[in-house]
Amino acid sequence: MWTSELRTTDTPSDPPPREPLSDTLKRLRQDKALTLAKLAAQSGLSVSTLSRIENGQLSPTFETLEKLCAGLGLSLNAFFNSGQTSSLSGWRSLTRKGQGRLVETPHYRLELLCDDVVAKQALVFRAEILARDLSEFDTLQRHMGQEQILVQSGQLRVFTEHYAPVDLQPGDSFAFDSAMGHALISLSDTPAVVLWISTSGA
Amino acid sequence: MWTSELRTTDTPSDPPPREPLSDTLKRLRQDKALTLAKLAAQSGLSVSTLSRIENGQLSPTFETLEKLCAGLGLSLNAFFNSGQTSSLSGWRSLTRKGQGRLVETPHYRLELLCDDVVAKQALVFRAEILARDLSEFDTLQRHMGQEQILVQSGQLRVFTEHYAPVDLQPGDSFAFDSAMGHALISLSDTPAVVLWISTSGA
DNA sequence: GATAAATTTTGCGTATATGCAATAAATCAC
DNA sequence: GTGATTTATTGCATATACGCAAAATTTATC
Repeated sequence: MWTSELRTTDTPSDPPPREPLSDTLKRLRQDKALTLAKLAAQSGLSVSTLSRIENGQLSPTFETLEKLCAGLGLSLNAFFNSGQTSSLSGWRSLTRKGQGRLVETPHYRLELLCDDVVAKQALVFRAEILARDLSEFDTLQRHMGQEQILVQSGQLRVFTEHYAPVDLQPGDSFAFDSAMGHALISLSDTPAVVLWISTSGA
Repeated sequence: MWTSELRTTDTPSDPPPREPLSDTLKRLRQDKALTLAKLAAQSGLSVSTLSRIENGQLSPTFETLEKLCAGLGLSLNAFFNSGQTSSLSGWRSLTRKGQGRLVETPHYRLELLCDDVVAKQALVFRAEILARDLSEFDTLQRHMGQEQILVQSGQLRVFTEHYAPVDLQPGDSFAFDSAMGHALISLSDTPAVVLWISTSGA
């Protein structure tokens, strides 16, 4: 007998364990107060199949999975995301001035703020821009997600792929798609200081 | 013969069409420069099965899908997200000092920064805390998502459900689960000014 | 509690997914 | 180009998913 609890052997970069499919389905169905029969009607699947999936007795085919999601009015994405709700709730986190965790890179000196929360949707840090010339970057940084910076002090220049560079002053704010190559350099005598917000979007 | 191109009948709230599974797999595999044999080894599946999935000749079981994702080093989420490249990419947004859109509430005066982007994952604004006493709030604010505030000037007190109030000084940073009731009041003579970051988490 | 109704689970036959090994196609060396 | 090697596809046997209908369980009604 097959059960979705069975995990495959760990691979080098194994993602974190997921809620079993059986539980995901049961939860979503019961949240919507649907009986197996109703969901069967909406999805075009048989009651028995649904039952066996919820009991982990059967590994549905992708085709079945698609019908199932459609029947629930969800995209596959939404379906698989639904189980990933962090059990964490009601948390809070305080970082006093200057007490954040420090991270140094060749180009930036970062102080991570309130980074002791596991499921944080936005990373926020105070950054000193050490780089002073674009040539210091062998390649533009580029990743999934979005970023926003707010200038606290100093002057800086933002390079983004596809666009002309932008110069920023204290009080200015700049947001961009992280998929574009990007790099920051200080223009002022002392390194510019910015607040930097980064969201993964995953 | 089965093909993942076949879509089920539209349901009331049908999600947008997805990239066929066959294409998703082929794309991800080729991005990583893997042959069917290599991926087969990494995932514990047979070469033939992979071939048939990529040709839309077979609807893999959920168990197979899990092995497949593990072999690619992806979560199911990441796998299904991968096809959903946002039509929006390569955008950027600049708000100069004091030029953000203003929003007034009884308790706060907000200046929205870079809010002219539709699919922004984090809302960022500069806020003056007008409220001076908890009694001004008939009920604590409470919603989905996460928030973080960074004190720019003034002193303020943060009330959060389940916890004792916290007093913040310039430079302090405070993050919390928005599901907890929360409210901010100024303690200093002039209204405290904070940077406020809010993520929906949806 | 007993009976009825609704809901879920299970037996069984058919359709399909999977792995192995052979075949076909593509790529590389010369 | 021809042959060697790597890569992808296909035939076949077996294991498993799926739907139908019957059985078992749970829930509702009196």
